[in-house]
Amino acid sequence: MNESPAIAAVCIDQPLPQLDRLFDYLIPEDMAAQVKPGCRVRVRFGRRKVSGFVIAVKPSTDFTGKLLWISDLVSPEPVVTAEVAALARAVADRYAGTLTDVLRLAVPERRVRVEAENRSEPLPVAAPIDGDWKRYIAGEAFLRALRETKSPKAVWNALAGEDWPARLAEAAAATASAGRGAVLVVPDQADLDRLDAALEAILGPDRHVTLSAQLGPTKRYRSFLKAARGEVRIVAGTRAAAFAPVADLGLVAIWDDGDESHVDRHAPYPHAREVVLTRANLSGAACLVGGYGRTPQAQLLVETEWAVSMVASRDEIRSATPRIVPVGDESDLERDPSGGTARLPTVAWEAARAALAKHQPVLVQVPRRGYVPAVSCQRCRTRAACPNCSGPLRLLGARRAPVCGWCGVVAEDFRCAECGGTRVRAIVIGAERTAEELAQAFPDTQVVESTGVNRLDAAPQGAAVVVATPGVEPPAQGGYGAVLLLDTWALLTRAELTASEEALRRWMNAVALARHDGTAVVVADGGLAVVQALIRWDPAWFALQELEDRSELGFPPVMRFAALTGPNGEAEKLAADLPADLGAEAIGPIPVDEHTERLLLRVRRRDGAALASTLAKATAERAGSKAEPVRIQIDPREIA
DNA sequence: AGCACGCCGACT
DNA sequence: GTCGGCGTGCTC
Repeated sequence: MNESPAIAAVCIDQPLPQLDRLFDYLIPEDMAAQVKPGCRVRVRFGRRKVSGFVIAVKPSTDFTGKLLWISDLVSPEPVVTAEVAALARAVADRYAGTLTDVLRLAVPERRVRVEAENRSEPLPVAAPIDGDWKRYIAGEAFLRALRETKSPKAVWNALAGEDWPARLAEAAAATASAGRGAVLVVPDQADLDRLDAALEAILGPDRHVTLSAQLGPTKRYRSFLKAARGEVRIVAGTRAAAFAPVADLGLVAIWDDGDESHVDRHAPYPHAREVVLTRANLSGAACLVGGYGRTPQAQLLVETEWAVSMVASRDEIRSATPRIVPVGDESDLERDPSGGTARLPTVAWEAARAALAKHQPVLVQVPRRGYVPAVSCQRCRTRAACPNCSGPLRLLGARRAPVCGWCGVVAEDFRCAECGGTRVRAIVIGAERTAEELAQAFPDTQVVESTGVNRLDAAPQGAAVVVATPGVEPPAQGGYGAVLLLDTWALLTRAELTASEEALRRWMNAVALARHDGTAVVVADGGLAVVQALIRWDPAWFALQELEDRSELGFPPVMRFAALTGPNGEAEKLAADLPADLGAEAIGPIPVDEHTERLLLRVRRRDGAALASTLAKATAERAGSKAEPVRIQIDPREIA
């Protein structure tokens, strides 16, 4: 009895767009028992041997040529589940990228020894009490739905001071108690550490794993395999964890989807929020998009009734939110070039002093790290440039000569290129100088700094001042007595389309760390909508405004963009070949450098899929005919 | 990407 | 007559 061999459809580990399809191979008799969908194999491809993932096993092929045999079984471990394969394909399509590129993100590097480790049985997870979800309208109903294996979808705005890791852990526990799995995605390792602790506390030991690059390859693969083998049902991690191979998925959640860490840095640059939404759609899982703030993208989910808006009642918001006071920017750097305490308006000063008097820590958010990261000519205010390379000059300490931020040259004898002035004044004050000023203002108080390069995990206990840049504010035990948001103009005047939205997100993330009976002072015009949204703790209102503004202007997420970057003329050539019925509107091109330019394409949202697939096809054809490559980016960060 | 096949100029 | 240019085209 000579049964014909089964056929494996293999995704070849080659990133070329023209090879972005599956290739069929015969499965040798002696591998037949082990070659299963999701496992790694090596196959001959052209002249060379390459590795790949078996995406499907089937009895026959459509291929009319001569099939080759699989060369080797690398590992029988099924690391790409059918669900993840479909997800990766969808994400590749959405972003005009290749399956291989997305699988490289989804599946961590193999560690042979980890595969030999013992397996364990999944431990049961108890259904949680509703926790503090009852503070949100429909919060308890959401958790109940998870316990009943339904698939609710919500855009959740957390109250100030909310223990969001605990809430996410409760949602995961509710899902797992019903026998389904959960995937929780957070922006960075610090958030993941907090979520990890909350999961451990609420679920008990060994019910979950964390997944992030920071674990290192071995631990990462171990976590990944525990999920793939069904030893745990709950995975928490950073952006790549959105692809975690959790079986029988019941919930996908993402925290703080406005954080740009959620965007992968490798082609095709998928956003974890889009991965999570796609996954919920494909697998029928529940979905939770949570944060203190709200992105226009999340608001769109509410507007289209894909998700419900889950917020607390006004009463709950009032009692949870600290007093938030806007105060106009009184600081005048020119009037007081020595700095001193001129930057702290009286209200801010008093709020800080009151908190310290109660032995409560104070958080001061400043937009930039360093001492004085930007200076200008004292006389004519022209931005001070390096005499050597024209880079931006900055100050590294008190009474020290300006230093170039690019080439490091010390400008001992600064001379303004415009007016010949020899003195500089600060344009921006960094965290270091702010800490120095505050140490002078509060001589008996500990002043510490937390910045991207030197991050603090937790605020000191008791009376202390923490000066932090956005995104790295350490939580304080019991909350901060005061939160001061300084130099807000630097956030609000950024050129990006998302400047206001991003400012609100950063402010809310900082103010959320305050005690409910504390005070937050925002040094900004209280008449601005973005400041109003902060004071009222109403990011949904602001997100809706943003969404409407962007709709009028034809910006994302209502319109979908693609950025085409390539050698001069090539992007336009590619765009010219697009079918007219796509209705793609070209914007630009603008020069990137002497040889490169960048063209934006805009289509209606519902034509986004067609645009991506057309671009993918065009890219494949161009690569096939050895044309200069044009980089495609869907929803480029600077636009979206 | 590699590496084939494939049809036109100057060389043993 | 042959060696070799790199222009399309395929890789299960």
